[in-house]
Amino acid sequence: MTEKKENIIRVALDLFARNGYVNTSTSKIARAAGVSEGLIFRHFTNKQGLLDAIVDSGLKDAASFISRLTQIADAREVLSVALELPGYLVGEQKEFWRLHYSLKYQNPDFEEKYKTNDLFLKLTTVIERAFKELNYEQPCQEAAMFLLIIGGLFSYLVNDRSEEQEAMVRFVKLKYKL
Amino acid sequence: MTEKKENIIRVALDLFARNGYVNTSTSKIARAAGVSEGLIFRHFTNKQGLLDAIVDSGLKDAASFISRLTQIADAREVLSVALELPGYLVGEQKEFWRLHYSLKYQNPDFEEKYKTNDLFLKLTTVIERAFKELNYEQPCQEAAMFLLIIGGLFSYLVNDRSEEQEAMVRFVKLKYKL
DNA sequence: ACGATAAGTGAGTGCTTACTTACATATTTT
DNA sequence: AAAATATGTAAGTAAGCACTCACTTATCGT
Repeated sequence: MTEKKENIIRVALDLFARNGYVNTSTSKIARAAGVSEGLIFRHFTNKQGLLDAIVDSGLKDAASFISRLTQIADAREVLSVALELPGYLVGEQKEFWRLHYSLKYQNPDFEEKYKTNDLFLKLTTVIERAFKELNYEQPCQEAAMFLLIIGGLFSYLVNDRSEEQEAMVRFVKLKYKL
Repeated sequence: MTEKKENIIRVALDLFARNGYVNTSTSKIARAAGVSEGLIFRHFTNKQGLLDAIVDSGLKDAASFISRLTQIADAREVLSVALELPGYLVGEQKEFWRLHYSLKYQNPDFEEKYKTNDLFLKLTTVIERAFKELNYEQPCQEAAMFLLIIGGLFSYLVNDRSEEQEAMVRFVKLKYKL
């Protein structure tokens, strides 16, 4: 990967996340990245191709974190680490997760296209298993609620409310005795 | 309000919600509404003015529901009705709430512009008061978590997962003994 | 050293965009 | 009934859009 190609990806992610995919023209990206507009199309075929490259790489990180989750034996530890998921992922690539939300509500078939549901399903399974192991009465519903909270932590972080996120993580750990 | 003006608003909300604000051109709106493109600008000055008209009217409904919440005396009843908020609002105007999310993550200063935070703050206050009245140990944190769940209910509904929303409402009412 | 391929440029291309303008027709006011 | 105002249209306009093309320069395997 050449320096200019990396530049394009970095700048495009930044602009897409800040102003939205549709609002960001290829000419703006080229100008901000210090390259000719044609180079974007040489490397990524079209604007959608550039987006795909960005999204695919961002989702890889999330997938690897979730994979690590499945290897944890202790149920309480699973839940505890799952709570850290938003802080970890958004901390590493905040722009990407902001972009993720903006795409989700802009493109009707975003989820199918990038198969984010597969990821989410894997996370669901591992959390349900943990609640079953801890002998909760309605483990699946408990898991769904826990996932709702994790989703909320994501939205805290994406909207620059990290103190609230930290406080919530502490509170939830207390509540679930993690 | 003339019939054609109402048509424009209805069609624009639908297209904005489905395809996003930026992706929806004034010419598409005019065609779908069966009016000349110029009429949009006669009535709403510019495209942003049309969006403002739509958002302002949608937020009014939310505001009036939240106002009703503040007049409920019983704390458990407050929480119970608050849980119905997403179902009620999204049921009445699903397109609007989908649009709301798409704008939130597309426009950096969406919240300031439409003052949605005022609404959210009012809801926060009334829920905190309820948890205080019920003598929870950390009423503010409890309220924040409760609001996180309500936010999750919104996203269930906006993404066509109403069975999960209903199940979650039942589960949460049980958990909080409402 | 050379031929091939990859990286990079800049000036186009046709099309769509938000918006304007000049004009016509209802509706309301006086 | 006349004047004023609100509602509506069709045909523009300039600017911006994603993308192409002809071309140059750098990199690299043989």
